[in-house]
Parts: sequence; C-alpha cells; structure tokens
Amino acid sequence: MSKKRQELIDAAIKLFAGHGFHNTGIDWIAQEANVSKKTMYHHFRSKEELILASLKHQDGLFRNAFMKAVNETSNQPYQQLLGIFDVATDWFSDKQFYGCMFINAIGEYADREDAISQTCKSFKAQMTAFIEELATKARVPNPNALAETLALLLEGAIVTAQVAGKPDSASTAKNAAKVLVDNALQNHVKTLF
Amino acid sequence: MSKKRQELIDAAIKLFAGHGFHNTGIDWIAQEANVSKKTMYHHFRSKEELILASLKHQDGLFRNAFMKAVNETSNQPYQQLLGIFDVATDWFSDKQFYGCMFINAIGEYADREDAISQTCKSFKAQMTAFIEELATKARVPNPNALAETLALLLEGAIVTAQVAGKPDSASTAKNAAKVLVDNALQNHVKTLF
DNA sequence: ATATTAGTAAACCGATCTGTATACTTTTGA
DNA sequence: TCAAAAGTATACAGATCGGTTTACTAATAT
Repeated sequence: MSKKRQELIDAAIKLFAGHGFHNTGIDWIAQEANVSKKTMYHHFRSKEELILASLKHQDGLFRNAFMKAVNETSNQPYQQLLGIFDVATDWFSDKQFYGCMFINAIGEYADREDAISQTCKSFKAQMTAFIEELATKARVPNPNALAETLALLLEGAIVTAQVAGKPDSASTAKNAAKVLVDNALQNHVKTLF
Repeated sequence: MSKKRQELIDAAIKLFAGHGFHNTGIDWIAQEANVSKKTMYHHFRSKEELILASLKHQDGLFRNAFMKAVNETSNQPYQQLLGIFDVATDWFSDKQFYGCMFINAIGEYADREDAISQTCKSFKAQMTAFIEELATKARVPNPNALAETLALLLEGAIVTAQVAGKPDSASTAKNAAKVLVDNALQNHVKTLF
C-alpha cells in the first residue's frame, strides 16, 4: 500500500466529512494531502473512485474502532449493548463530528444505485450485525429484532446530534435502549419487583 | 405570491430531494419549472436564497401534511403516538422518497452555521414539539422525554429506510415505540397481569 | 392609454470543476 | 548503476457552474 495513496484517502475522508462530497474538489484534496494532482490520478482513476476508496477505508476504520470501544466499555454483553451509546457520546462530542459519512453520502448520491450506495448499505448492515452479536451473547430472545431496533436508535441519535449540534441525543437513546433491552429480556419483571 | 415563484420552489424541492443540492444546477431547476433563468433571478437573489425558500416551504408543507395524517390515524392520543409510524410507512413507501430533505441539507452544508442549518434545526424541533403535544394529550408523565425518544426512533427509521431502500424500518420503530410509550405510562404492569 | 412589471430566449462572463499533458526531479530495486 | 516507477509543479482543455446582460414580448394596474 502506497503512502501517498493513504494520505490522499485520509485527506479525502477529512474533507468529505466536513464539507460534503460535491463541495470538495480534487485540487483541495491533493493540496491537503501534500500530493500533486497527477499523483492523485495515478492512484485513482477518477474522483468517484477516490470517494469509493475513502468510504471503504472509513468503513473498516470506523467499525473496528467502534467495536473495540464498545467491547471495552464492559465485559458483560448486556452492558456492552448499552455501552454502544456511551461510545456514541464520545463520538458526537468530537469537535470534528459531522454526522455519519455514509448517511451524508447517501444524501448526495440518492439518485444512484451503484457502488457508493452499496457501500453505505453494507456499512449499516454490518453495524447491525455487530449489535446482533452482542444481543446474542447477552442471550436476548430474537437478537435480530433487538439489534435492528437499537440500530434505529443509534441512527436517530447520530442524525439528531448532527442537526442539533449537541451530543445529548446519545444519552436519550441509551435510556430508551435500556427499556428495550430489558423488555426483550423480560427483565422488567425482575427489576420492578 | 407569484405563480412562477411557486413553480420554481416546487421544482427546486423535487430536484433537491432527488439529486442533492450541489448536484442540482440553476438551469435545471428553471427548465423543470418552465421558467426562464432571468425570471428565477428576479424572484431569488441567488441559488442559496432559493434553497432557503425551498426548505422553508417544505417545512410548512411537510409538517402540515404529517400532523394531519397522524391526527387522522385515530382520535385517541395514545394511538396517534403510534400512528406516527404508520404515516412514516406511507411516506417511506413513496417511490419519490429520498430521505428527509433537512437531514440531507445538513449533510451538504455541515461546515456552515447559517440560515440553512438553522431551518433544519427548527424543523426537527417542531416535529418533536408536535410529538410532545400528543404525549401530553395521552397524559404521559414527562412528555418531553418521551417525545425526544420517539423523535429519535423516527429519525432512525427515516435514515434506515433511505439507506436500505425499504420502508420496513417504520414498523420496527413502531414496535419499539409501543414498548417505550407503555413503559412511560407504566402500562406494562397492566398489560402483563 | 401607457408606464411599469413580469416574462422569454439566448448570449455571455468569470470562476471552478474534473481530468490530461508537458517537462522535469526523486526514489528505488534488480 | 541505471532504467523504471513515483513524484512535483503547472499549464491546459472542455465542460459546467452561478450569475448578468441584452433585446424583446406579454401582462397588468392606475
């Protein structure tokens, strides 16, 4: 893997996230990466290919960091399910937080049914799959249903934090998640009496 | 209110929603509205002003239709709270559904803190306020907290329907909403025994 | 009736965009 | 060592962008 190629992807991710895809030009990315324009077109055939490479890199990078952070919140799967939203709080609190890159990409490329939207779809599916793993470990009946529900809450928290500009939504989501997880575990009986 | 002006806004909303803001040019909008470019610049000083006018018009239009549809799902506030997600199902099932225009706008104009992002913020706040009204009528304790939670679910359902391309997320959200509303009403005791 | 306003069609401007070409330099591996 | 690969800097091409201008026409209100 070339170093310049990686620096281009890093710069692209940063600029795409903060300023949008159409609004970020090739020259800007090359300048930010300290790479000449020709070298950029040596590594990527087009802007679209750079966008795709950036999304795929962010896909791996983000999910790895997210899963690691969630796993480190606790060693009990039940607490890890809720820990998702503590990790989200940290994520939203970052000064460089501009929402989910994949949601933003779908917004800009809504009219297409190509590799870009497919990558976004895949990212969301794998995030849900990770949550489902946790739910399975926590011995929740119907872990898939709970995972989809918690994923919904997470998505909502991301968007709300982005629009409102405040990370509070993560704790709102966490409170709701606790109710939903407990309900799925039928623990509400246990905790009430 | 000029007729041409309205047709420009209608065309702009349609194209912005389906193809993004940066990706939709002035000429395209004018053509779609059957209006000359000069007339467009007679009604709007700039593209940005047209964007803003489109967002504000969509704000009123969408919220009115949404509130009316929700109110018509039932005459019981409790059922109306859940009816939100039935209305969402219809919304997501539209072939012309490209997600929430305001979420998409925030994604493209993330780096700014101006009238555009303010309009998006206001839209979300008023949607939550509407849900809070319903929660109040349903005599839920702490209606504000429940409204923020249900709003989170709705946002998550919107984004998930957009990315996955399926309207199913609305029913997932509805199931979760029922658990959360019942929990807020402490009805879970009543329904279990 | 007539002056103002609203409208069309199309050329045009400067800026910016993606992508290519030219000419040269640095790195590097067999 | 030395040729291929990877790099820089920059100019350029063609298209498109937002926005203006020109010249003309239709509508409208006092």
